[in-house]
Amino acid sequence: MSDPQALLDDDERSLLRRWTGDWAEPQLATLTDAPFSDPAWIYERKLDGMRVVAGADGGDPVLWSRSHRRVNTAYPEVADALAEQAADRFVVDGEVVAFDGDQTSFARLQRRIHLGDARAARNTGVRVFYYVFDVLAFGGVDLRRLPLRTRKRLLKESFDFTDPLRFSAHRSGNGEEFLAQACERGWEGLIAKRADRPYCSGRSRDWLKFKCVSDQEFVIGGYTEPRGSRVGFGALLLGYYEGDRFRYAGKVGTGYDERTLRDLRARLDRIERDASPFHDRVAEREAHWVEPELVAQIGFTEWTSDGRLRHPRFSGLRNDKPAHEVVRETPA
DNA sequence: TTCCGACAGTGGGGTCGCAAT
DNA sequence: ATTGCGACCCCACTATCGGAA
Repeated sequence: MSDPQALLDDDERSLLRRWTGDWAEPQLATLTDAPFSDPAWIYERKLDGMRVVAGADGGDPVLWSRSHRRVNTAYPEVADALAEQAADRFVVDGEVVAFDGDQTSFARLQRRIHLGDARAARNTGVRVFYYVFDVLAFGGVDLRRLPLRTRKRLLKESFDFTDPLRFSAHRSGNGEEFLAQACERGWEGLIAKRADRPYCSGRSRDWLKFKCVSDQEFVIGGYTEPRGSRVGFGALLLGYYEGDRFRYAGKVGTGYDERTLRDLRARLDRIERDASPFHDRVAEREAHWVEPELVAQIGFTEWTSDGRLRHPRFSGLRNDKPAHEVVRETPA
């Protein structure tokens, strides 16, 4: 695609502008818990990696992080693959990911996410891929006003997708069925995008996130003090039983409104005790310990390799389950 | 009027790099 | 050698406010 205009009709051509600048703030998706199916939307895999906008303006490609940091040294093979493309003036948007088996693994990606030395990054043994899902500019032309479906078509036709560069596949319409399959395959979730919309930086409802969430009960074994303007407490320290051992599962510090913070703190004060109830050492400098008897429902995305909850949030207290029956539902 | 997007502020796990212990 | 801290990545959520619907 040396000339994107050749593939467009007159209406689409009228949306083109000249590209200025080298970077664009990425478009973000809004989390929703009500997945739907709609032929006006397309659905793609939500990848658990690092968001990267990559561009070139006749010279070496530059990879930008969301905080507008240049991250070429962390992913030199991605920069190389982009440099080898026929085109040398473009801006694309996508996600850099690493795999653990057939699952994308943020934990593995983290081993090279901050590396400032390209050779060190290559030597980590962590292979990365750049899943490209949008094209914002090509040949000096700003494509952002084109409908998403058209941009996808241009993207697919204008780049050579060989590893580590991959075209992020999408489906039209049946979002609910796709989500069920996604969760079954252990994916993080889906991104739903309105197929007829332009690229628009920042968060909006043109892009939505459907996440495969886990949740289970945990026993509260302590809490931390609030900081700043926070009231009640900072975070709850959570645990579960493994036989007679009360194992530590990490902290949860979000999901409460002010009233819940105050009410819960009052209840915790009544069952405070001196010693930690946890079998594991909890590296918390100023923790308060409580009798492990209150049970909380916690949503989270996954267990980390250290046995902690990732992205935890409090969704309420439960009084229908005895604390001693709370066990880890997903085995380590 | 209600709703939505943007912003600030609080909290999480994990990694790296650096300084203090 | 270990520990603590901040800066980054990934994030969830509450509270507030102003403007759009």
